[in-house]
Amino acid sequence: MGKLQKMSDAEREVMQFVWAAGSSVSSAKLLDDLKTINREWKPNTVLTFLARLIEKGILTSVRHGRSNEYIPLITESEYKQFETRTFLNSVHDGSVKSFITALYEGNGLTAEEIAELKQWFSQKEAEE
Amino acid sequence: MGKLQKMSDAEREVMQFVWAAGSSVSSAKLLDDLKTINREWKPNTVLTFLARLIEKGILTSVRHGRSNEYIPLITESEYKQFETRTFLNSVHDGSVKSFITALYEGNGLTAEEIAELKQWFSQKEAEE
DNA sequence: TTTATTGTCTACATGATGTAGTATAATGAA
DNA sequence: TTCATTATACTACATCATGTAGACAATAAA
Repeated sequence: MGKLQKMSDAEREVMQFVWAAGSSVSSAKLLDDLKTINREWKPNTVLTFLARLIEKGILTSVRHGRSNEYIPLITESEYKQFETRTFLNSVHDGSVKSFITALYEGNGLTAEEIAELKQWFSQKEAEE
Repeated sequence: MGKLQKMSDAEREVMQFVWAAGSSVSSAKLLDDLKTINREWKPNTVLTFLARLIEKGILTSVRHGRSNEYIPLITESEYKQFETRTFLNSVHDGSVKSFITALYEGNGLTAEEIAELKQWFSQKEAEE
């Protein structure tokens, strides 16, 4: 399937609909769903994105009659893990604390977020 | 100066040396410093990176005699904030908790890191 | 004023991305 | 069984980012 690769913005938009649709989607439904967010993509354009998602190890497809069924190879959560890890390594030398500190210093953390995270960490500690 | 833009990998490597050098660096010193990490860059190659860093709103330069002095327009910390915010918005819909959860679920958080972060949050709370 | 140095401009190949047309293959209708 | 339909696969192409650096210009030093 090839090594997992980062997806582009457009691919991400499409993939979000694939994930939202459940364990698999027909192209027909996907094309239809995509209409709801008026992205003026020609069907072929979307098909190209899907083909690239397959090359990138994120999707796979099975022929089902005259059309394709698209099936995610990884969950959205797994994908986010991948991107997050990659980002952390390249920008913060792998340090989560550096990440949090950067946000905090840039006033990127609201009081609510801090409270929420503090609670999250307390809970994790409790679980141990 | 143009809006702040993301730097490329090579630009980041160079920029790290600029930041490390203090409030400003001469090109001579920079070229010299860069030799220490055997990146086989021709001087002109590095000069191109510097020019692009200027276009991207990260650096500026003043002519000092026949050579240039390069001066960061933002600190490394400020730059990290920028990248971090951008990443968070594109991958985690701006949610720090989503970020932390992704790492945790992917076993990207060691026990030490959890402890460290928990402590960090407690301290922040205390400061309020 | 000539020369050596250092910077700016220009170039170019490669790869990613957004965009979609054209060819092909599979299927249902006649 | 043949043909029209139709969805997919293949191909194309412009634009932009990136790594790489040569050519030319400006300027300080001798």
